[in-house]
Amino acid sequence: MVRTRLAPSPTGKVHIGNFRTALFDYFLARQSGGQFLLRIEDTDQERLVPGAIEYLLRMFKALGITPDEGPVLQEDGTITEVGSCGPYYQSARLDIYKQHAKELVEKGLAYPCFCTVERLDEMRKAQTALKQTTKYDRKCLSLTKTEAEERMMGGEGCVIRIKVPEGSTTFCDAIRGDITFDNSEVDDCIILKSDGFPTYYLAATVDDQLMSISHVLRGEEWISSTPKSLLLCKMFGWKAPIFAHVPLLLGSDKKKLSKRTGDTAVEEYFNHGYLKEALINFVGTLGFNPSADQEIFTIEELIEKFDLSKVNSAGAILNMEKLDWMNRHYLMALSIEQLAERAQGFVSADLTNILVQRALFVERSRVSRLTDFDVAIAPYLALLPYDASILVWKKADAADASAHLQRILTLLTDIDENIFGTVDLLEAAIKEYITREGMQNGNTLWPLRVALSGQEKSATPFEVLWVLGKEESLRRIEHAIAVLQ
RNA sequence: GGCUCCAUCGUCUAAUGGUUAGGACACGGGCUUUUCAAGCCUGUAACGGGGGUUCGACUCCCCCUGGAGUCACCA
Repeated sequence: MVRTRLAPSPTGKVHIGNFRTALFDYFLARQSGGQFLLRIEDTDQERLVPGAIEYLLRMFKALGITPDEGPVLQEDGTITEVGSCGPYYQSARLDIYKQHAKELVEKGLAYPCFCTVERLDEMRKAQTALKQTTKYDRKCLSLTKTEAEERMMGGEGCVIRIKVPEGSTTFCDAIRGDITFDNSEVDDCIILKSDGFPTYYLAATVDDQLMSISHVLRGEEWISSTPKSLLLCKMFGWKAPIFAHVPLLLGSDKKKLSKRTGDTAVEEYFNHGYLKEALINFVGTLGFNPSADQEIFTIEELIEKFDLSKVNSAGAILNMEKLDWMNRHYLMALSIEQLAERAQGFVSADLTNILVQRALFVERSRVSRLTDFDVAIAPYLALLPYDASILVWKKADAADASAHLQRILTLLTDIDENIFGTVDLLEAAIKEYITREGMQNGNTLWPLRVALSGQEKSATPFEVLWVLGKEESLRRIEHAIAVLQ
């Protein structure tokens, strides 16, 4: 049974790399009929950000990725928990961790440490100066049980460290294969802090076991801490989950994506007008490609085709131009109604207005992101001033432009209102007229288009007519004729 | 610096010993066309280097080089 989990710390934004890991978790769980759970790793009291959990849930909801277990955001804004392995907040599981830490101390596999942060700092400085590996020097390991108890009784704060055994630790990464660490490289890391909270190593290992997690997917930056998790599993006598370290998402400087080199939060991508479909397609195929010659995938296809063993092991730089291209693709696939819905929050014009909706629909092939629409549809909402000279087709003159506009004006004035219902009918009617009257496309269509759009570059005149409607179209053509005088 | 991971066009990637090294984004050219997009066709562009193994290496092994990650009472 596949059970995956996303275990973010609620410190604010949802990192794009976290989103990718979550996506892979989700694909893996869905394709096998397993579960994908969300667990909140809020064990660092100093880094907690109020509202971060609600925010995180909102982001995943916006992406359409819903966990099967864990905190759920209700319609009324409250957060409830679903699933039988709860609580899904680590801060609510403190007793569990303490109990486990105690178990290891009793077994002699972990020990209390009374060293101050100052001493530890100095120790590390000294080690660094001597070019040694920085790791705890085991000063407190020599404390007897009674000594330790006395100091604790005396109110001295202490942490619990694991006693890393001799030997080496090997695990088979589902993406990278066997990885071995010599235990001498592994630090006697802290598993329980002096404030009674566990560190990541203990909390995650215990929870993954208690929540029956089968696959642990996480970023590559966790590889070097994996021996700690493995050692802990061994100490508890547990079978370790399958680990898979997904490649890092890199900035343009080829370093771990940071705010300096690119947008790191999913929210930023939404704010920049990317559609969730594009985001899922783009991020979901970063480091993983199910097909040699296909780029566009629905989430269903990705779920079906996802294969952990085919995930790349090298980091990936975000190709933003490709994201734009994908976004354009998904924008083009939207119906006029869907487009109006998606444009909410990005366009200041009234989205219930048919003119606005049609303008969005027509302009969607000329924009990359939802944020581009405001500017793109402006010429439809109000005709901007333009120079009369641009109304003239390159092979003609002002008198010619004026004459052609006059004839089209006549045609459109008499034309049935219904023709304005579709672009195709408008095009057919006008082209038929041009042919019938022995006119030229360029001499007619160029001035018409400019008259309607007020621009040298724009959609076809038929599309603009469709957007503007008969009345406004006639008004703009009349205005153009006046301007040409 | 120690440890670990990684290495195909500028970027994302396909290839799992035998291909003219394929696709996509971007870029160039062309077609279409009333303009701009879109669309269609097309071009430039890659196996980091050196050793092996093999009849044969992008594919397997080793070394080098280069890049990255990590070395907290953060995750």
